[in-house]
Amino acid sequence: MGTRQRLIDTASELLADSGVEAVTLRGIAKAAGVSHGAPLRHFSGRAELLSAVATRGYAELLSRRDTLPGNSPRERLTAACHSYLDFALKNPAMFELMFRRDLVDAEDPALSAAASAVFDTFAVLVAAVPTPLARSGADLRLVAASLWAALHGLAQLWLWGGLAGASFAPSPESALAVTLDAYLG
Amino acid sequence: MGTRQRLIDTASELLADSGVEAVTLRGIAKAAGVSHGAPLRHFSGRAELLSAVATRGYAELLSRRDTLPGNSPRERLTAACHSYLDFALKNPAMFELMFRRDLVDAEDPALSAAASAVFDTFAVLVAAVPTPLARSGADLRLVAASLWAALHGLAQLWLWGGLAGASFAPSPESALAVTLDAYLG
DNA sequence: GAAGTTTGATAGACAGTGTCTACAAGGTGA
DNA sequence: TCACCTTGTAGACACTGTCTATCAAACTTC
Repeated sequence: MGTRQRLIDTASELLADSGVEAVTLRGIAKAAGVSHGAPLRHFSGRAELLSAVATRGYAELLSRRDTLPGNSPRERLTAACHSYLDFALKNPAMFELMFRRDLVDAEDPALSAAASAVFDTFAVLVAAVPTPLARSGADLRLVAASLWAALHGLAQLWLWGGLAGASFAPSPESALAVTLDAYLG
Repeated sequence: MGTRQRLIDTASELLADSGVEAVTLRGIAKAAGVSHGAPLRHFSGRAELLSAVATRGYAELLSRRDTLPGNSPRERLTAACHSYLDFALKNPAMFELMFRRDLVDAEDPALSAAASAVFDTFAVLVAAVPTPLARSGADLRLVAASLWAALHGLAQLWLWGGLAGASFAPSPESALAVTLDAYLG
């Protein structure tokens, strides 16, 4: 196996095991068994390596769309929403990395393509469902963006952890149910 | 003016002017005209200083709630949502800092109190509006959390910048309009 | 007023970070 | 054989946050 690929693999494991803070260029190199300068032979810098890792995250998110349960478009959309939230909660470090502009090179073609693909397939899913919003004539892409943002905010806010007050600690799924109620009627 | 306060002020300016990356302990000290070790006499570490800065952000967000235009509860709620989005888009660095667990001490009492206050007043605003969700018997705090998450995701996704595809670059306000439509009917 | 103590600020050090450069080893093709 | 390119190494540099020793000023207490 090539060193480049091993670096991406090692970084992914390090990310999942020890969080975003642990994904340091030197740490990855040591874990992969190479010198601290070796990664720069394969990547222009840290951002490029982490972009490759984040691209994997988007790819996995996308692959989940292929095995969505449910018969109706509406069921498939709700399944996709649950899948998104589930991914974020189970891979918090990867999810954080995917949306950290400072760690990742937003101009990276593979990365932005993977991110766009995630949004596009989500938009297709939304367009297939006759929501009240769609019936009232709203732009379907805008509805998709709005719903995705709602979903994304749910994941982000729950990972953030600040919502849990003393007498109010709802499950993310219950909040998602409310969100889906709002959009799907 | 005390050094402690000047450090917070300087950090706030540095944050607004040069972004989250520039808010380094040594940079703040230099900008404030003190030695690089001086901040540690007033804060236990970087996280504590940045927590004080972030607390200001929540305080400002809260103060905007006092001057909301609109007569009906519904108008006040939509104004609050626009205000939240507007704050995030105009103070991107502060907004980012406020939700970066790695830069801020989540256990800081003043910080968590300020954050809770923002959510609580938002929940009060939501509770005063007879949304379709409320009429269907959903938990009002849950509705507030869901709507806040939608709002938050909108801000985050727009600051992230990845939404703007080639043929699809909507304004955040248009997406907010769709979101409010979904929740308020 | 004098002595002791606390507070505020300073400079130096240390480990850790990303990145740059010089250098060495190994393969490839002329 | 010889030049060239790729891959990897080791060292350096400027940063970062944090720790420690030092020092001066202010405050407290007798």
